Amino acid sequence: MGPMGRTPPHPEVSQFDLQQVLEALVDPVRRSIVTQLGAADEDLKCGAFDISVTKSTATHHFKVLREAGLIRQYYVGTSRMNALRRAELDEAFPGLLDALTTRRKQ
Amino acid sequence: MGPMGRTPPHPEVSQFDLQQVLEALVDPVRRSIVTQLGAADEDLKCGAFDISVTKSTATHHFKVLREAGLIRQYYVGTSRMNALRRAELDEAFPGLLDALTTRRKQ
DNA sequence: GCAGAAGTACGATGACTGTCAAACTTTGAT
DNA sequence: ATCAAAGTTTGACAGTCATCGTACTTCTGC
Repeated sequence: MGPMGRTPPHPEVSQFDLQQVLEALVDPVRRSIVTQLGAADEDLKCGAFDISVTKSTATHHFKVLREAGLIRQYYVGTSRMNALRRAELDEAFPGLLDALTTRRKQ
Repeated sequence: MGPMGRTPPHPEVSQFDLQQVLEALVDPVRRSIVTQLGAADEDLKCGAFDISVTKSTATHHFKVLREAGLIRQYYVGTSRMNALRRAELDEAFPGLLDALTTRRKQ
């Protein structure tokens, strides 16, 4: 169990910060990640997302999402799995996730 | 009726863009403006807001908010009044404004 | 062991943007 | 007419950040 096996740090719900969450979600790539994760209804590995950036950039985006509390990350083999922290987000910011990931007309 | 009397351009609801709205609301000063406007329950002139930036910076923020469709601006004398476009925002992005302006625990 | 797969870490870079000061414009009051 | 009040406009500047390439690490399978 090397350093890569260690679970990266995740904030608790009580530490969620609206400013940080908004800064995470204002980026189109990151919002797309969250949307895809919400639609999938299952955990996804980093490589499973349809995003148009290089791997190193993707790593950066996942880190921002994790540190804001939007996703939970854990390893399975060489793959890093991503889980949407939906319940905790709804607790901290009721309605926010729905408002941002709901597909609306047009 | 000089050029200052002309109403500045406002987007229609059908033109509202989530990306633009989020970019407007991610700034703490602008989000504070929207929050204050929502709490006031009446239109406010630019100078009536409690913000810690110079007038020229404030002008910039109000412009960003107006172009995103968050506020409607009109002149009364030398004062520029600001109205929150709450109903139209709720129509375009249901729940978003509430999620961002509701005071939550902590 | 070795090669490949899956990410991560580390600069470097370019674009964007929030901020201000200074000069200007319009309006209302004296 | 003049003056002050309220914003606007126009650069300039500094800090932030999304992006990439390259090198590196960890794990799995052969």
